[in-house]
Amino acid sequence: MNKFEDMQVFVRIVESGSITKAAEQLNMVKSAISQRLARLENHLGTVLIQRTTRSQNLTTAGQKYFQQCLRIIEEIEEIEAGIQQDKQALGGKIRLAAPYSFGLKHLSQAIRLFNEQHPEVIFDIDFNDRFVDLVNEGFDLGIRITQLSDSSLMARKISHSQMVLCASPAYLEKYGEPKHPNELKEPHHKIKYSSDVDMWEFKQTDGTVSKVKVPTVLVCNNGEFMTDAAIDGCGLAVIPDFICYQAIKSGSLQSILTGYQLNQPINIYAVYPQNKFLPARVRKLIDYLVDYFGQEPYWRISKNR
Amino acid sequence: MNKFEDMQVFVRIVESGSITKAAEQLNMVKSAISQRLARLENHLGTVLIQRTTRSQNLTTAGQKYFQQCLRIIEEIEEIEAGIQQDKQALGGKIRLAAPYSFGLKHLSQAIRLFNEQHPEVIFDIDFNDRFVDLVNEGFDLGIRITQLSDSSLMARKISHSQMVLCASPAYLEKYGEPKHPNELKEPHHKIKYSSDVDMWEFKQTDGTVSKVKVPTVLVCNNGEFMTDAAIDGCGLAVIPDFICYQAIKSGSLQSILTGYQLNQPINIYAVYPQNKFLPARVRKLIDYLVDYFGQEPYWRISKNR
DNA sequence: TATATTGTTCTTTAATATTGAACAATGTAA
DNA sequence: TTACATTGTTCAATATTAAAGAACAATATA
Repeated sequence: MNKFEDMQVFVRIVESGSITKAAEQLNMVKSAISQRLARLENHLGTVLIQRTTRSQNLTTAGQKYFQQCLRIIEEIEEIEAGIQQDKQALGGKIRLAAPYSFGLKHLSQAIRLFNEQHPEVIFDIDFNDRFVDLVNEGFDLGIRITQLSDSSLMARKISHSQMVLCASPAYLEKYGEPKHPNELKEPHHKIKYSSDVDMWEFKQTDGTVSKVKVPTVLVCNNGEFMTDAAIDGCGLAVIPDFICYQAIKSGSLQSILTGYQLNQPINIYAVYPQNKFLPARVRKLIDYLVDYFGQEPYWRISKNR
Repeated sequence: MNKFEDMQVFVRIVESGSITKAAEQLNMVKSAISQRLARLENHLGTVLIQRTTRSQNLTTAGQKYFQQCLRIIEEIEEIEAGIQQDKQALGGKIRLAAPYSFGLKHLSQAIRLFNEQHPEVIFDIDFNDRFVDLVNEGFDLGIRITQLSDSSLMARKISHSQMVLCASPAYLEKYGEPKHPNELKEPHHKIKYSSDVDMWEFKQTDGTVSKVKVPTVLVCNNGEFMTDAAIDGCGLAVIPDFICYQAIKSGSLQSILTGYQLNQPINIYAVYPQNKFLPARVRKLIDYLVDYFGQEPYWRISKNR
């Protein structure tokens, strides 16, 4: 039996004052209405309406049930209206710009999971390492890795990263594992990221800073390529932990000089146009990303390995 | 579509963790469950569960809807349980003793109306003018007309009555309408109720009391018979207003000496055993009767006719 | 008392849900 | 990586359930 429909029919009978009128209003035949009421009364085991051919009289049970039906029906309407509202509020497209490595390696899964929870959101993602002008190119959101400074953007830190100095075990066996920055001289050599400065700065826990310059044997602008090259033993490399953490965990690479802090820690930001109204779906995504990566992201390499 | 059942199915899917388990628990086939969920999602226009063959993942809309379904289902359970409780609380028999005239003329309709509102109450009514021993004969409730005094009973006044001195217009034309109690002597004659005293006491508004004795031509123990006899012009009669009000209203009888109060006003009581636990249905009936007859019962004859 | 209207009952017809098998998808273990 | 087991979906056939429509019963009203 269809309880909700029966309730609605009952309410209509009471409000219209007769089975015949209720049938008219519901575009049904009076026999159907009569049967539904009879079924409902039978189900409840109670007479709801004392009816003759001319008059109808709610029993006390009927009065009570009528009120309760009204409430239930209203609640269901509210629930369903609420869903429509939520859908409208969240539905729509998010145009997102993200750097290549981080985007494909970490962001894509987060977005897939978010999209499972919010299927009404449609993503339009541009994976690109070039600097993207969010405002002029019409993006809702960008992911930036570095210390950014763009006054026309709002930023929220969603995670952070650490540069890791590492090399393959074979390389270290051949050239020896340095225990102090001072030892970083020939025959050691490095793989350099294009935009990086040529000097490495090591900060000790007591604040002492050591600057060293290591000979470069390879320059490229892609962290994953650097990682592969380092695994192949091409040289030392400074790579963000979110790129190399798997190689280090599996032992293909070895983190060295872990007692020193290398460069500044890197933050990962979600940035969005300052002036633009921020849709609920974008705000929700940012919240989700903050929560997803958490305080200690899963790529973080523990110091005491 | 059966929304309520769909909700229950959805809840079962979520709680059991899979469509297959839900189908087992509901003794249905998984395809039926799958279709119902699909239909519900389609109706709401929202994905509720993000599902693969191995995992199920509630969307945020699904989480919200799940909670709301739980609430609705619980509310309906409470409503239906409440009806059963009320039914149990009110259902049962009321054994009622009532005097003949009042019972048939006035009480029966009140009880019919009460029973329409509370069909779960079953009445067992003894219409009888003899004195009924409620306690020993196992009655739940009795109706008494007079100033009762039975220490083993509790009483609640449900209405009141006035004795009316009246005669047929034909009689009054023949013997003249008395304007003062003193005029009540031969050739006037009366119809006497068996248990009534032989003297009539008239109380004036200033407190003066006149006692007169009118010759008796007819004695009986039934008010309705007395009314019929008076209508036929047999004589003067003192009859409770709840018996003769229709005859007076229609003009078959005429109330006389209305400026005097005749005897004491009579009260109508609902009485019930003092020691016995009073079931809700009996209390409800008493309340109903008090409300039904009201402060000014419909049989009351206005003084200024 | 006749009448018109209302509600109920019954059978036929229509709508809707369930079934069961085939298929597609996906995580797991070898 | 591949085969496997399990899950969910789809589809046509079947079963169940509800609605229609006519005939009937009940009851206020004129």
